[in-house]
Amino acid sequence: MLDTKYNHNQVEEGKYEKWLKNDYFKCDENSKKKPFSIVLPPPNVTGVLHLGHAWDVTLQDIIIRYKKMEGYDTLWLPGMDHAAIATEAKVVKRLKDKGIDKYEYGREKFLDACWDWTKEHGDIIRSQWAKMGIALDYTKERFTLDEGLSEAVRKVFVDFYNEGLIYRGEKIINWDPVAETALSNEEVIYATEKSAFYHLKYVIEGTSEYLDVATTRPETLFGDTAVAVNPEDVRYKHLIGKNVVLPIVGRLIPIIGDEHADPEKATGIVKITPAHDPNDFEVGNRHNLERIVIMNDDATMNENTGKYAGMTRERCREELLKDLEKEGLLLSIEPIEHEVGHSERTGVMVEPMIKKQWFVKMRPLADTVLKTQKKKDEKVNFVPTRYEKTMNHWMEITYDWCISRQLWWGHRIPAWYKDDEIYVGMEAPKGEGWVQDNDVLDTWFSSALWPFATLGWPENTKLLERYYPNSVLVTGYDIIPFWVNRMTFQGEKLLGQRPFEDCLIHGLIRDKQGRKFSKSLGNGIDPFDMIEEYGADALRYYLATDVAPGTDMRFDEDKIKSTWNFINKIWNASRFVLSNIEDLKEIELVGLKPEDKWILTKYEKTINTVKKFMDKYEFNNAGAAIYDFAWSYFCDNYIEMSKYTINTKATKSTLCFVLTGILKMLQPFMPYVTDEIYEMLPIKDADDIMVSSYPEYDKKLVFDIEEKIIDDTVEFIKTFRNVKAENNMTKDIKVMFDDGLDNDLVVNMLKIGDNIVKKPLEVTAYKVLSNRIKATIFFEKIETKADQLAKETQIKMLKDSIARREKLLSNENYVNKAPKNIVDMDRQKLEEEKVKLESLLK
RNA sequence: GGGAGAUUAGCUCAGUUGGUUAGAGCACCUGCCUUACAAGCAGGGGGUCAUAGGUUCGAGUCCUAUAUCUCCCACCA
Repeated sequence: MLDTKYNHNQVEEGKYEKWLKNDYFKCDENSKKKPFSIVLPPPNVTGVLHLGHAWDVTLQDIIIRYKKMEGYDTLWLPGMDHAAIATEAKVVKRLKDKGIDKYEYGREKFLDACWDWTKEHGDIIRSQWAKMGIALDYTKERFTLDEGLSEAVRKVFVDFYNEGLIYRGEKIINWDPVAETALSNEEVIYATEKSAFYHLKYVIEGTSEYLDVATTRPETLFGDTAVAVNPEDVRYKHLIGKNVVLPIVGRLIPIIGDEHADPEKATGIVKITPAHDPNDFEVGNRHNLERIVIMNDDATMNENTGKYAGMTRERCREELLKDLEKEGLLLSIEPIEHEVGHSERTGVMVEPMIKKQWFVKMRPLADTVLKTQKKKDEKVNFVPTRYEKTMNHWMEITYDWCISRQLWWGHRIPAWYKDDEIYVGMEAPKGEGWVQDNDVLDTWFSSALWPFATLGWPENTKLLERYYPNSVLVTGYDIIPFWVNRMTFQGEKLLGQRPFEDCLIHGLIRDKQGRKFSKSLGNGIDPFDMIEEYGADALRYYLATDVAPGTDMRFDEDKIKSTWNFINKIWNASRFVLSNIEDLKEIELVGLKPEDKWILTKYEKTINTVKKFMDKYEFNNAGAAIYDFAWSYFCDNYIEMSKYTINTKATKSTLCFVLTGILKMLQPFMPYVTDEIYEMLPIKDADDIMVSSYPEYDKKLVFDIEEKIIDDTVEFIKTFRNVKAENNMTKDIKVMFDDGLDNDLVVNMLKIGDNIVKKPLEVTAYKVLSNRIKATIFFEKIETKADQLAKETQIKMLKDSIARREKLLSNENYVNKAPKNIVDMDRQKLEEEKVKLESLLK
């Protein structure tokens, strides 16, 4: 017999091992069933899984389990990401804590340390997946740095290079001076900071006149090789061609005319530092300006800055401003707030620097996506659809992707150099003296290939044939630019098809106050603590149903607690059912009473609703529909009703049938508890619930008339109880059914068997009505003023409502234009209200 | 500067292509240990759907402004 309380620890014990042992998670590429595939967004091996991962995998698991029950051959392919810069930063720190320097340690040993790290964290992550109960096909697990993926990466690099889609060039890139590597734009986080425009005095050569040049970064003036004004700017255009004296340095630099200078902005004069600013770099190209690099890779000032050499950029600014002021070259300081870029990983302010890096030429790739997105049957369908705009916008404004990283952990760039020669190929070139590029590729370069490289691409494998495009990808909106967009253009470029048909986007999890979870705030929640306390089922159901797709979630432990209560409710309802159907040999839905037909009808309709929502990934709505049906209809009403007919085969069958259906609909959300209860059912259609089939709508079990009758009965019961409660009637009431209809169900449910009288009594206080059951409650209590008031309020509301409906129905526009069923409903309601009013006025 | 979103009960959130008197969970009030469940049962109170206009027979839902907040993108002199 089941415990009276749901014990999640006991229920979850050993289940995952059972599912694995039975191979329930494996796909079958030889199956005749229709394929359905998801690739798991590979978590970084950097660390452990957090609530965001828990949410992400729960949604996917629900989809997989649902589709499996719906009869698909499902593949959910797991894997992890080597996370180049993130992991390298962690390993560098770990070594540093042991007093080991990465460069002294050497590339080979450092990579060994990274592999050790990967192994450790990989094991942790796998154990966490197990705790979440997710149906991953481990036989297909991949790693972004494994041999197959590495080969795919090299092939893409080589092919793109040969096609001109990958090139090496000098550009201004975002430089992380702590990690000492280039970053892509996506890896730069902008934050508003208090800063200032420093107005500097650039004296015009041979005169005492000067230009007021505003800058937020005075320390870059060492790299200035021109000052630009707009050629149309009447204030300054006559100065074009003259020189100014670079403050402190004393070097002469030209005043040039360039449209980059915006007369509307600041003073309309811009200092040009081609080696340290992307705009200035372009201006420099147009005017053949010298590029002077003024910083070292760690963002200290270099030998081109004279006495400031060796200072940090911050220190240099301080000292320089002092000196400028001393020499009267600092005109003013104007405080402003502006956006400053920081490295996503190290948090340090990025330094735009000129560097030789590898780039992917984006325009043609992005254009393909934009074109495909216009075709209904070929595009990636975002859920919610608004995220389509996010991708399209990115594709429209995209620019070349800097893919080289000055790191060791990652896919080493397959390019070799000898003197001025470059060789790009799958293998090292033959011959002496070739040196391979030291850098590795951006981690997203490999994860962009995830939907197909994991299936065997570039080989034309059976897996690839069967499971590409993936059916759906599930990820957070914060990853769209990094990953979703890149998978899309790579999939379309390399395989000629979208990587996935649907893309289900979820939001971010925040704390109860709406703040992001962060280490510094100390507001982190470990999902596995929640599992410990409430069970994986409770956590999963909560995460899947709390918010509508695509929106952020505020984490609320009370809601998990409330979900636990729901599971406990299911548990106890099951206890009741199981204890009453032990002798049931087969489900036979014949000889049904109206209440049996009623719950079957509600059940069938629930199946339709739930499936509709499941198919649209609206798990919040699907969950609510099951919850409402299970708790309100099944537990609160039907189980209570069933107690009076529990000995009939019809009721036993109905209880078993409907409970089984509830469990099945809940299985994707809460696989553990549903598995446990399903095991105990006397009649089953499969070995385990996760391999059973999903409930299907059966029109033969929909009984419209009985549904209406019992709906009315339930309403009557509710009204009766209400009147009874409001009037503090606990006993000594007399009840008479006007038309003499002694309804067993009503009598039983209300426990009024001893209170029924056959003939009218003298004092009539309230009349409770429903469409089919008419009854009068008689009781001794004298009507109070409050009662009278309540009655008057009710009469007034009825009168108002009747007036409103009569007006509506006399409006020809309404009657003609509104749908017929709406109008009919109003007519019907009107009649009912009139009857009700009449009885109250008696 | 460009773009996207949000604003509904004390709190966290639902609300399908416009259509009964706008819903749920938690919290709150009242009464119940009724043999599945007191982590429960029965009943109840609580919202001029951010504001102002507009379209419509009918607007939480569509349109236009305004306010507040959030996020993303952007070369932020």
